[in-house]
Amino acid sequence: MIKPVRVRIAPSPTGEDLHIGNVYTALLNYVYAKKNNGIFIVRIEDTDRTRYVQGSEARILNSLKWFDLDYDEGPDTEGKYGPYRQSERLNFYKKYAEELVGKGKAYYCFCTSARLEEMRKGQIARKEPTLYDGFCKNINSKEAKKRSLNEKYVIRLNVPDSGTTQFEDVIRGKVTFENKLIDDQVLLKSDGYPTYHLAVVVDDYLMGISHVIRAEDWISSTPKHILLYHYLGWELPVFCHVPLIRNPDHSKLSKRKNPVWASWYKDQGFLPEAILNYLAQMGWSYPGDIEIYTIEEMIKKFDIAHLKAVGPSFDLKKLEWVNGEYIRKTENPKLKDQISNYLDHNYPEEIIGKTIPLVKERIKKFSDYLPLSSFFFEKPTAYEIDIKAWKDIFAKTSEKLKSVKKWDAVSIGEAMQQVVNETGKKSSDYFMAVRIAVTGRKVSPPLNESMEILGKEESTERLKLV
RNA sequence: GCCCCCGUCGUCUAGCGGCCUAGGACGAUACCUUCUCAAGGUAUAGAUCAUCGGUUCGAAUCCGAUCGGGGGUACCA
Repeated sequence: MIKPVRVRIAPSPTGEDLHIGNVYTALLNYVYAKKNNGIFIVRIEDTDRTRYVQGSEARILNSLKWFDLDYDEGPDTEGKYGPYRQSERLNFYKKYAEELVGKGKAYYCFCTSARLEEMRKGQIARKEPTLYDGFCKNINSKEAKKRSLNEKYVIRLNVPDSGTTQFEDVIRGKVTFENKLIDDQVLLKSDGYPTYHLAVVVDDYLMGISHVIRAEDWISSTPKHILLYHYLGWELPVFCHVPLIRNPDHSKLSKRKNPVWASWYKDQGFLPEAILNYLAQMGWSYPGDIEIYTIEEMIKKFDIAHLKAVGPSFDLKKLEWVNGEYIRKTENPKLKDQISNYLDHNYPEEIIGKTIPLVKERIKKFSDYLPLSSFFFEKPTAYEIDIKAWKDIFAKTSEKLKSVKKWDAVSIGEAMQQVVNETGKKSSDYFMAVRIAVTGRKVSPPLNESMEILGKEESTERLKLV
């Protein structure tokens, strides 16, 4: 009997929104689940009340939906393994922590933070590893129990002081740690909440998680988890530590050095599919030098064992390119809706629709739209170049344009070409001047087409405003 | 400091012992196209495969050391 594939992501509601690094692990988990007919779960790890951010969970869940990374089980779905919020599962952690104490695999600790700090200072001075010194380890269980009634305490993992603990990682192979260097990790905090280490193990077991696919910054704490599985007599899940996305300077991706919140990417007008496509290329590549592909195509070809173990750095430029590719292959009507939506429907949809063919190849993300196209909606308020000297020629142009019968790009172009011929102006100078008069800018969508959209009246009027 | 992971163009990657005088993509540069900017096309630069030692007839590919980078070292996750 093969164990059903059940994977999960475990975001913490401690930030503004879904972290882009989490989007990456979510993508990998999602694809792995789909590939293996598995279940994809979201579990909220909200055991740190001091870092808890109100509203964060809702934003995380919303962003996951925005990316279309649909989860089968989560805090807002039905599911027989719930609740999916750790703060609602406190009884489980307490139960297993006590079971561990009963087995002698964990113990009560009454040390104050002041003492721990003192202890660490000494260790650092002596260049020793900063591990708990076992001060409370040998208090006999009866006494410990008694003290726990009226003293603050934590429960610590009882790590053997010899031997090794190892695990098999799908990507990295065998990883070995010496037990004497593994800390007697706190499992249950003095406020009754578990630490991550106890909570993940208990929940992953209780939720039937088959594969733990998470970022590599967890490798160092994995041996503690392994010990916990052993002590509790539970079967190990498969571990797969995926690369950690880095800042351009190669440090762990952080908000100080790179945009990290999903909302930022959304605000910039990146497409969720494009972001996922970009992220998919981190540590993995689609066979055959193909760069643009859908998540369904990825699911077909993806093999997690082939993920590279190197931490890739985030390259906004390439993301923009991928996004531009997506924009270019979007059908015009759909693009119109997307942009209109992005602009909160504050601009006439009809005009947006007309501008699409002109801007489609000129924008990489939706936030590029307005800077390029605002002149369609309002007269230029400033000119990038002084064009006063062209006043007379503009008047001539304006007259010429008025006589254009069929107001389309071709006729507009012909009319203006006549002005060039009659005045003997250099055509590139002339068209640039007209462009400035009409759009206010040196860089704009094609002139004739733009004027066609603006209409005869508006176009000629702008020439006279200079 | 200690522990763990990692190391192919600036960046993302292909490569799984001979097909590699190392391929693709982004980015850069140049040209073509052109009323601007893009898009598109073409081309160029860019990696002695971190280094040094092995193994082998043969190594980017296997092994070791060194160096470099990253992560962890919390009653954070």
